[in-house]
Formats: sequence, C-alpha cells, structure tokens
Amino acid sequence: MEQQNHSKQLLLQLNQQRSKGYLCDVIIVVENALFRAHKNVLAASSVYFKSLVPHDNLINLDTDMVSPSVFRQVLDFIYTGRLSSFDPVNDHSVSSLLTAACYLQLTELAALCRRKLKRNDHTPSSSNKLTPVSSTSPTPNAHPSGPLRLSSTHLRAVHQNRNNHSGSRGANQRAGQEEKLREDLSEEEVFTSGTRCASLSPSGGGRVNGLGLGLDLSKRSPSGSTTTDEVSPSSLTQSSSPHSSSHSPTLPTTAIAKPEPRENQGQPANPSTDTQPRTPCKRPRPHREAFNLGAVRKELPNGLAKGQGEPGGDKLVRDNSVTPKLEDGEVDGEEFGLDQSEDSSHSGSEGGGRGGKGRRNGNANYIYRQPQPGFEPGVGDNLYVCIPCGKGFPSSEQLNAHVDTHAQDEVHPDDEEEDEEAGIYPKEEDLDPDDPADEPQHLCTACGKSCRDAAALRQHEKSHWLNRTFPCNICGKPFTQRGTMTRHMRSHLGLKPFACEECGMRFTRQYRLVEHMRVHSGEKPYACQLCGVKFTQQRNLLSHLKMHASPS
DNA sequence: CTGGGGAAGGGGCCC
DNA sequence: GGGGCCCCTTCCCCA
Repeated sequence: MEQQNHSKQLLLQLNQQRSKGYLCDVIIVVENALFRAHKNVLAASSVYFKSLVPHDNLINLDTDMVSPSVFRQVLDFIYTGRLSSFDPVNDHSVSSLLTAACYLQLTELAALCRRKLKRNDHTPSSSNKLTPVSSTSPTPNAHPSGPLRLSSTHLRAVHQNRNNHSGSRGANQRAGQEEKLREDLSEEEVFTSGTRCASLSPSGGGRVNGLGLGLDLSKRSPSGSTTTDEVSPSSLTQSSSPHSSSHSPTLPTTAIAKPEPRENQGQPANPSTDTQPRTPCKRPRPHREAFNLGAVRKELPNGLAKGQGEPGGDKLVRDNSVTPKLEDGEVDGEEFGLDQSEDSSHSGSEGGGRGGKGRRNGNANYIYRQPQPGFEPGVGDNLYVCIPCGKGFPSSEQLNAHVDTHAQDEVHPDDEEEDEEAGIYPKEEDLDPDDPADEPQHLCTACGKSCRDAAALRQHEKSHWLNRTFPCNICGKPFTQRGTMTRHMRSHLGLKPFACEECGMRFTRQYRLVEHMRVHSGEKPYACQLCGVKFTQQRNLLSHLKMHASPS
C-alpha cells in the first residue's frame, strides 16, 4: 500500500509551515535579509547546510556567492522542487543560481542550472549568452561543454568556511588542506560529492560571524547546545557569584545587605539569606520566552505590527529594498528597521508583552530608519541598503563609503559629563600641578584627557575610534562596544542559550538565569536593613530603598 | 486608582 | 569577546 502524493503533500505542508514561520528553527542571513527555515529540510537538501545546522541556529551566507534574491529562489526550490520566480532564459540569472547551488552544495539544483545553461547555449533565439566571469561577480566557469572549475572566489569561500571552524587547527594544516583541495577537487566533485567539502568544514561553516562583523552569535548554552540543553544546578552554583553590593550615592549604604555566597547556604551566617523550599515560577511565560526563532517573526507580523502599548507604534518604518517582495517565510532584516525611539518593541522574543512603552534611557531618540528622499526601496539595483538611513546603493563598496559618513556624523561633541562619570577627567592643562589630587593621570594621546586608570583610558580611547562603532546589522542601532552589540543582536534573534531547568524559561544572559533561579529556590539574598524586607533581585532592593529615601 | 513588590528586558561599563 | 554587574525601565499582580 502506498499513499499517492505522500511526499508531495509532505513538502507542501513543510513549505506552508515555512511561510508561516511555524516550527522554523534556523535563520539564514544573506546580507541584510533573513530567511527562516527548517533545519531538517535544509540538511536533507544540502550537504553544506547539513554540516552546519546541527551546530548553529543562525547561518550567515557568503554574499559573494549568493544574494538575497537568489537565495529566495534557492529556498523555494528546496521546499518545492521548482524554480518559479526566475528567468530561465537569462544566463546571468541561471549562472547566479548555479553559483549559489554550488556554494550551498545543492547538487540537484546545480545540475538543473547546468542543464539550463547548456540548453540556452544551444538555443539560437537566446540572446543572453553566458556572461564572462567577472571579478566582482564570482561565478564558476560554468561552460557546459567543459569541466566546471572552481573560481578563486569559490575556493576562497570554502577556505574561509574552514577557517571559521577550525580554530584549533594550525595554520599550516589549513594551508595544506587548501592546497590539497585545489589539487584534488574538481568542480564536478564539489557538485557530486559534497561531503568531501563538508568534511573540510566540519561544523559551523556558515556560522554567523556577527553578520559580517566577525561575531559568533550562536552562543552555546553552558552544556553545549543552543536549543534544549539545560543548566544543571551545580553549574548554577558555581557560576552564581555573590553580588557586590551596589551603593547608590543617594542611599544609605548600610541598608544594603551583601548576599551570602551560595556555597555557604548551609551555614546561615547571613540572616538576609532566606532560603525557602523551591517554588515554581509564579509567572512562567514560556509562550513569550520560549526559545523559538519564530518569535522573531511573531513579534512583528508582516513587519507592521505595533509593539503592545506603543503610543507611537505607527512610526514603524519599513521598506522592501533588500527583498522587494517579502514573503511570509522570511524574517527580513528590514522588518527590524523600526524606529528605536519606541524602543523595546524589538526586545527579544518578548512577544510584545513587555517593554512596549517608550523608554527613556539609552539611545531612545535615535531614529534608525528614515527613508531618504529620492530613495525608492526595492527599485533598480540598489540592493545594498544602509540600515540606519534606508538609502540604497548599487554596490557594497558604495554602501561602505556611505556608512563611513554616518560614522563620522556620530562623533558627539558633548561628552564631557559622560566622560566624567566614566572616570575621564579634564585635560591636563586644566589640572593644578600643585594639587596632589591632580597627579598625572593616564592621558589620552588623542585628546589629552586624563583617565583614572589604564582601563578607563582604554575605554576612552575607544571613543576616538568613532563613537558607537558597532551598529546592529538588523536594526542599525549603534553600540559603543562590540560585545554589547552582539548581546543586543541575540535578543533580536531570540537566541537565549540559558535555560531554566525548572520552568524552561530561557535567557540571553547567564546572570539573568542565576537571578531567575531564585524565584524557584525562594532565595532572597537582598535584605533592606531599614525594614527587613527581602528581595530576590538587588535592583528591586534598590527600588525599595529609593522608596525609603523619598517618603511620600 | 494607586503604590509597592516581583520578575524581567535592555544598555553601559569594567574586568 | 565574554562574564558580571549596575542602572534604568517596564509590565503584571495584588493589597
């Protein structure tokens, strides 16, 4: 017995699920566009993806090899077995697809493209002859009559992927492998025995390296998995270092009790440590916090949903410049081009339930996406889009040049107060040499400012690299530190590696998990020395103390 | 309706 | 680059 069209129906269902983002567990980043898909489907279709998806939830593709529009076609092909929205007569279109298929080791698609090219080549009416391989548009020499050769860019891409994953390997070994690859692999082999390439890039070949910024966003959970691994209580204990007391200058410092290290819980030396029987999380919201990449999409259905409680939610700005025809299955980077003055609407996978109201801190007034006059998103060849301003450019070089102008604009002259708060002091000429308090500080060679120590100086000097050097590739929001930006991007993508083994709630930071675990343990290490009320969070104690400080 | 507590998110900063 | 911590903030619940 055999059910007719079983496989077809199955694929149809999967494609429908993809279009809705249902059960999608991986995001593929192509330039500024994000696509969601199912790991199983990708792994079943592509050796390249097969080697990556077990390790990564986020895969960044080499934009030299595949563009967003081409990858859309590739994804459609994977899920339907058809090529719908591309011009089969246009050799350039076919060869771009072939390049992508080769890169992604989609053997069937590559063969299809090659056949198509061959057919076009033999069709007298075809006016679009195979375009020569250009340096800017790396395409394998796909002439049908001869053996396909890997372009240098292609080899470089393979090499690059290997480098991304073989940090422990020696450079000599890598060089040797590349040499061996050059010697051993013909294009045909790459097509037909992709496992060979995959074996050279054992894992994470396309791991998102910070979406082009050299970052690894696919943070592992402590036990090594990014998806379901949980944190053992023992690991929590080890990592749960006691907080140093935070002393607000306006608050009585004696009111803040220093929590006892957890290791000492058996000896209740600190009366403020209140260990109670483990209790369930009062408000577990797995629906909101679940580690589900689909949440990224859910948060902004169609890219137009307002954050809950956003008074200015209609400020959302989007365009389709990168992927002009946005489909349901895509998590296009453009969808995140929100006006961050209504911050928090992007806050991870919150599902809009929290943080929806306008926030006043941080860079809340920074407008990230204001379409520029004269810029028509999605029109023409302006596929390279500056996320902060929405302007499109025909080439990455032009975009980069444009981005530089943003960076120059972002040097803020009014940083005096901030610098003082950060331990950065007035210029040397402003100091009194006779005052012992004005002993030579750590001087910034760029501006002469004096810092209290080497660390502060290092931090200050970074500001000369251009303030906020690290823009988020998804929303464009700039950050002063790469690590902060990386952390921010995790929240965009719902990457929450730290899971509570009690309730399954997940967090982007381990410290948050440690904090959260006190909900279950009942531990309230922060006691008000004025009234004795205990808190699980230090910040709540501080809020409480403010209440004491301003009786009303 | 209001205020306080609980729990959680984000960014900045330092090590 | 990541961890840890601080601060600000929001949202929900409840008295």
